[in-house]
Amino acid sequence: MNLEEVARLAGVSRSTVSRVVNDDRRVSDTVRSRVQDIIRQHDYHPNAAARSLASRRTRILGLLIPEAVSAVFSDPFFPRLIQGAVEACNSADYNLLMLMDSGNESDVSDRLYRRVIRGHHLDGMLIVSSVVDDPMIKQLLASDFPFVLVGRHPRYQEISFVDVDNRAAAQSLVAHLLGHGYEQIAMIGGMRNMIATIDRYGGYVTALQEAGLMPDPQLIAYGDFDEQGGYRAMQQLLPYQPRAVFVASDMMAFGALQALRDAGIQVPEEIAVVGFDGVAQGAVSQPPLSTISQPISDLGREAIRVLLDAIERPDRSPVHRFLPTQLTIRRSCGCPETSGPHPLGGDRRAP
Amino acid sequence: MNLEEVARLAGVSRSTVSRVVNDDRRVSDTVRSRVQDIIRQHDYHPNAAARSLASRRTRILGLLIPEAVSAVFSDPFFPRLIQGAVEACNSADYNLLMLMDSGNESDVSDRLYRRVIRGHHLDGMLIVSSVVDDPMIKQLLASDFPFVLVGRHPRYQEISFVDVDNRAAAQSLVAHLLGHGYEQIAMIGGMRNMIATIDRYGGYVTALQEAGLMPDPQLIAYGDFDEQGGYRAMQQLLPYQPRAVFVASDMMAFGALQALRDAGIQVPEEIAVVGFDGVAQGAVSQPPLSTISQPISDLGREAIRVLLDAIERPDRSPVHRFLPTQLTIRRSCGCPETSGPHPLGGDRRAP
DNA sequence: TACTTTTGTGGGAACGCTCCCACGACACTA
DNA sequence: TAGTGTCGTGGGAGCGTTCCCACAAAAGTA
Repeated sequence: MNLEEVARLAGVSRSTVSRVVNDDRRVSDTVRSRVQDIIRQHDYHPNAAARSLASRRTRILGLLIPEAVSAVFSDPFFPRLIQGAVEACNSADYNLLMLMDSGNESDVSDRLYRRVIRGHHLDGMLIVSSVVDDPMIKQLLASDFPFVLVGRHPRYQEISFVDVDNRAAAQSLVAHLLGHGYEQIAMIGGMRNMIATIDRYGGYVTALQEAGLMPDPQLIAYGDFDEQGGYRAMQQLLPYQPRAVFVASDMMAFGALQALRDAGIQVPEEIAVVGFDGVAQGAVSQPPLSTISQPISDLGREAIRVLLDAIERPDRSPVHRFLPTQLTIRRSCGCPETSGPHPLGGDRRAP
Repeated sequence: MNLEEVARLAGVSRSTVSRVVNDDRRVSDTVRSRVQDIIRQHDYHPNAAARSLASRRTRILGLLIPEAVSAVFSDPFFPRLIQGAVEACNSADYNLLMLMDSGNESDVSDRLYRRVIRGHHLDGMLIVSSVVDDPMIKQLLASDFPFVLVGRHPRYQEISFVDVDNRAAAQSLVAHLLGHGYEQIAMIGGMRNMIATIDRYGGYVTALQEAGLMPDPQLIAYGDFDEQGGYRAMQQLLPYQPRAVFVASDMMAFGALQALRDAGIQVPEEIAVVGFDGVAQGAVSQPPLSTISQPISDLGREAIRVLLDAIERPDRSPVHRFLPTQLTIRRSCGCPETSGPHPLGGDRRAP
């Protein structure tokens, strides 16, 4: 069953059927409903490949998880991002293709760029959590292929992105720790070349400086955004006896909490710990984790919207959109247990 | 740049270039290398849509997350499954499309089935964690569209699947609890209509029966595969004072552990708790969680392989493949803390 | 009335491939 | 020597759309 056949059955031309299928208003009501009947009766559906070939649009968007972050892909951040992105795609009648590096062959940019992009497989692409020196970005910029970053890139002002203000959020969280009176505040960062890490570090430094404190290089350690990294980084920090630790992701914070438990150190009585992300498990950790809640699925949804807009109007100026974060205060920072129902029984998120 | 143009530049015909691109061996070495030079020089890449249209193959596979499970999509199970599936796709030079229900419009089967499948968008599909009464399954069976389940379906022997033996794994884990001498063993199940839940329940019952015990209906509660569900289910079980609880997923087990902490009950001294999945956080929970480790990314990888095989040879009989699980014993079941380095510092997985 | 414009419809020409058949050149067999 | 394969190559015919232009009929304008 194809256009031509529907046309024959409805007694009209191929063009008219095409117009009906594509909601072109220049079809009389009589003809339109006659064609629609035939389409429904025979369960006709236009062939995607033929459409793409003729229209030079695939209605497929890519979601690229770069090699550097695919190792921490099981972090709850990614499923929520994917969910938001898929939702936005669904409502715009687009599809989402997963692009990630296998690891065994590190030619992402090759396989990906060459086959998928140059082969016109995609109309556009989302790139997640990019690193500062991603070679892909340069290649894409040169090819004027539409793409949007989830997470800003400091070097290229001409690239659209959707992000949270990592710097401001980190600053407010560290300021909260300072408000408790802590002075020796350490930080555990994620991968050094990731922009989110750099921005969160910037916020940490700013908060200290505004309190008249100098950041101490010994109080900075790096994990790799996973629990094990957080655990080891915390172990490195222990000799310097910080009074509080700002950890740049919740998953690392859980590792840090474990390291402190293993060392017999009380949280928050001896060391306060705060995270970043606002993943669900933070409500059940021991103690419950104070953190920055990011609107993760909104990030994905919004990024798709910006991308679709860039595809529609290629000449528009780049969009730089920051979504709001939320300070989620629980017990790990030293705040008292709030009263009310338990988070797993009900709701207890701070405003 | 297209086939025709490459052909012109290389001084051969379109057909010959096509043969070179598709690794057809019936091309002389001289011509082959001449064509390859031109292709490289001009960075030619075949157009995906044109290929699909002519060959009736898209080289795209779908990964369907049904509505029922998309709510627990942030469970670490899914990222690992996706990772395995994408890896297998990459090495076979296929792409993976994410298909999930938005929730706001519950016409998955409509949007999905009609547009994506009937529109020949996909060569095949993976369906994850299906429920017993999934209407999609019936529809697909009737259409002889290639698909493979991740997680068996008890009703349809003619559908290929890749799964773990949930029943046997659950049975061995509950048998381990019985080996501790516990008799009042409760269970927290996932969504009732999910096949994994049913199978794990079956294993639980069998283990009890083999020990000469009758399962007590009061000792069964259901969560929804997330932490909150586990928390509430545990609360329901508390009045009946079980000595041990088999929880059908790790995430629910973390919720159950929290409920027990909130109730001031010691794990494993007063109640033993075991999970199912083997997610990384189990090593850092308080206490570390004994569980069944599933080879999750292998499940995704293997399912893609089976699917590709089904696409190649549509007449082959259905494949029913079970991957092995592993009993991961930590402290929550009552076993003594094993010596050796901490899991976050190194490795401590039981054989 | 004669003209322009709008509206609805039809058909040709791509879009860039794959697949099938044809055909000459050469090697092998009888 | 003639017949039969195999090999390498070329070209035509789709694949199922969209897009553009043509064109008749109806509606609006002078």
